[in-house]
Amino acid sequence: MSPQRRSGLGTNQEAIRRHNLGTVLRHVHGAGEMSRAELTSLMGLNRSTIAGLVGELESLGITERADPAEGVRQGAGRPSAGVRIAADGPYVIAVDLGVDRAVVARVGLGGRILQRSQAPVHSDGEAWQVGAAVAALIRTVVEDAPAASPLVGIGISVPGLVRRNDGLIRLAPNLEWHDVSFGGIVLAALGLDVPVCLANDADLGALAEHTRGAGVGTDELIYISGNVGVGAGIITGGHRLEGAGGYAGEVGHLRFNPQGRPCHCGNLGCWETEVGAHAIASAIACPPDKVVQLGEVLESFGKPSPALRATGTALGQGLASLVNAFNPRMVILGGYFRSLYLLVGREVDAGLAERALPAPLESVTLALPGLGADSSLLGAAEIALEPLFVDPVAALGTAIDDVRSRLAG
Amino acid sequence: MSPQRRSGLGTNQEAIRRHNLGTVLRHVHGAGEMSRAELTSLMGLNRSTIAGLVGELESLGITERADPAEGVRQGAGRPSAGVRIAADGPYVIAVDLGVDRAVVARVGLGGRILQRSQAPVHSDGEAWQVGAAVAALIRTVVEDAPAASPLVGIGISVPGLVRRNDGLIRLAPNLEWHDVSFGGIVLAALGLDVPVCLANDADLGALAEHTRGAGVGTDELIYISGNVGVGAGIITGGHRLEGAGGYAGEVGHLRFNPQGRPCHCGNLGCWETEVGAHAIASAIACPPDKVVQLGEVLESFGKPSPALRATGTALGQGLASLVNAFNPRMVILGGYFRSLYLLVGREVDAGLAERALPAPLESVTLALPGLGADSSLLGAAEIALEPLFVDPVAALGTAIDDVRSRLAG
DNA sequence: TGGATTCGTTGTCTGGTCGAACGAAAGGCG
DNA sequence: CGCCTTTCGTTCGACCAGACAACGAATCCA
Repeated sequence: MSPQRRSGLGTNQEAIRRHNLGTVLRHVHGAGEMSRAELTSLMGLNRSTIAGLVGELESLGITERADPAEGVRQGAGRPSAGVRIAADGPYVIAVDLGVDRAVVARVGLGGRILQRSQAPVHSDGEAWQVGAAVAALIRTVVEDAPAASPLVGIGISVPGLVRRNDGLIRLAPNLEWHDVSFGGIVLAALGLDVPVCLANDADLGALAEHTRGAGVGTDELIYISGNVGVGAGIITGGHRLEGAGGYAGEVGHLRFNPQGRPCHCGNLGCWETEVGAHAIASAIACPPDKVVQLGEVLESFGKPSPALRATGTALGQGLASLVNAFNPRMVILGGYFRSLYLLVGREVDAGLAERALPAPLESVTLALPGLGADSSLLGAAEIALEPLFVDPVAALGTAIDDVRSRLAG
Repeated sequence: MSPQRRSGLGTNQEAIRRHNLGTVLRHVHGAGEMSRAELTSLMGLNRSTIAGLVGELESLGITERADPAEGVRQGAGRPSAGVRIAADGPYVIAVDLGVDRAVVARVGLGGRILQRSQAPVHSDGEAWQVGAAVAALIRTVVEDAPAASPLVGIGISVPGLVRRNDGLIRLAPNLEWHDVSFGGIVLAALGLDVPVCLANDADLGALAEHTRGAGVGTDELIYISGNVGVGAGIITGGHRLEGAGGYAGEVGHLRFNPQGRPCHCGNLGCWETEVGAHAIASAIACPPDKVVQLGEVLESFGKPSPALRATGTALGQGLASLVNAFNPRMVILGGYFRSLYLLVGREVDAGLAERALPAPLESVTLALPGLGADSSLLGAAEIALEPLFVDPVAALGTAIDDVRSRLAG
């Protein structure tokens, strides 16, 4: 089992324990609650081994023992004890940085949003101002956390290009940021030192939909995020496709129509000039100040206009390129693409069928997000939780206990 | 170490042994020969553990002990014993099915081509005829194999869409094949039962270049194959990007110019209509019967014509879409793109720089294949060898000893 | 020629999982 | 209502893989 993803290293038995412990936790995290018997069959390990692993997770305060599931009796035999995420267990802070607002949530294992808060963000705000606002939201959200619960880390979803090495925001067009170290800014404003990780919002949307949304069990999927810009998050082999620098999935600037409109990137006829928010807004005569809420504008739309139908066709045709290139099993239409698909789904399907090759086309389905507008937020939580699944003991070692008193001091 | 790629399974200690044994072999396979000391530092295991693993590989007849490397003395201390691929070790059959010829080789661990043979293939040949021809080449190539050497499997590179589940050739446009079970055909013609695996030629080119070509150590790369059609093989996180059905990388039909020429896929202005073999052939007035050797035709080309320079620009502009979508560290120009790049590299670079986003552009380099025309062939060998790196003992268990006498009977 | 360094080899130890045995908790049935 | 069957939790010993320490071997260097 488990061919290495990190290349070439050998495996010793401490690594086994870490890996198995993390895998148990990953399963419980995915399902919310499950029985030990399910764990044994899922992981292919011995009953006694699972017992040991579960016992260690309980003694770490991560999970707690649950009574056998009352609802489902599935035959004879002694019912298996349940494993459940502990109420006072570790949690993370998830931040979804949007163009016009920031959402901050305290998220526990299992993907439960324990507390959330949000505030508007001025699109011409300096990074340090936004960082201060986010830090204030974090303080709010942490306020009612149980003192026993450790904070594992902070995950931040960014509408822009994020370098994978260090989390530097290389470019966030709609915030007009260049080379901003936003993670450091937030930590400084908090006066705290916890692991922070940043990633692109579409990448995180894909991750969250894969973990607990419409794409559970689908190891090859693409999440198309329609915010002001157009981006894609790609899951391949069950893992995020990040690319060399972390910029993979910038599909908004695929060449679509070289005789088309100018794009802010400097070229003509990028896909984004046809299906981006500004393009759609002008197609439906949406006032410029409402472009950031394009999804809601589209919701209140009655009958699609010809221009909107043409946009749907262009969306489908562009998706065809992605389907040909990536051959996903599922394409999830996030952001305002969700509303758009509800209006002109037929045109999208037709545009896709028109230009995709038969073989990849027959195995792909278009889907709507299963997490609504929270995809990126929950994805941010996922990357912050990730260390727990790699090595629960080490992750708890670097976690911070009693955050509230530290923030007060 | 080694977070699982196959999801969810637990790890027991038999798995450790298999994994470590396979990893040692993978390293030796990659380097050809290396010292035990290098293995210990690369894998992070103890000296004695490496000794045990190497000893097992030797007793399996896969590797043999080599004297300490004579050439390189790197300081004081007792020189470390070498580990080398055994001369009579296991081997595989690699098949590169081209549009006009088939190449068959016997390839040992370390990627050494031990014997090769090839024959022309008629482009209107039926699949069973081609299969019989390939089987005859295999018999030739196996003839001089040592009787002690086991045959591990057969890998076949196909210019078309191959389904990953079962290796069915869904479509090979230039052979005019639809839904051909070529693996079964070859096995039937041989009268042998060994593991066969088929994959797309561009995918295999990428794999081979990543393992032992221009892309060694580069875990994010794209190999663009210019045969008659245009395809891409993608390596991401050090692994092949296959997609849900195995069809990922069909970039020849990316939308390039919707006002362009008709493509055989039924659409207008696919990238392939600008940079495909037929497009280039008409740009340089190459006779139709020489299209399949377009690379060699381009080699003998003096000064690039304006039309050829425009093709170079189109190549670069299309690559920009790939760079934006995948953010690779390296793009390898295989097939006739190699010759094309030697002629109009400046235009390719300019087209790429024109349309790629700055962030992904700055981390990408264009490169020529390090394996010449053998990329796909060696990639076919790699996938056939792969079981040895997952579990050497099991792979040798299903291997066939003394193939020659079996083929005679 | 002797010391330092690095490596191979051997034996012992530690740690993780497996397997068998036993008791516990449920369902099914007469 | 009692008993059997089934499934699970728990405990204990066995097994196996890798780590570690000690020793000898091979090389370089002064």
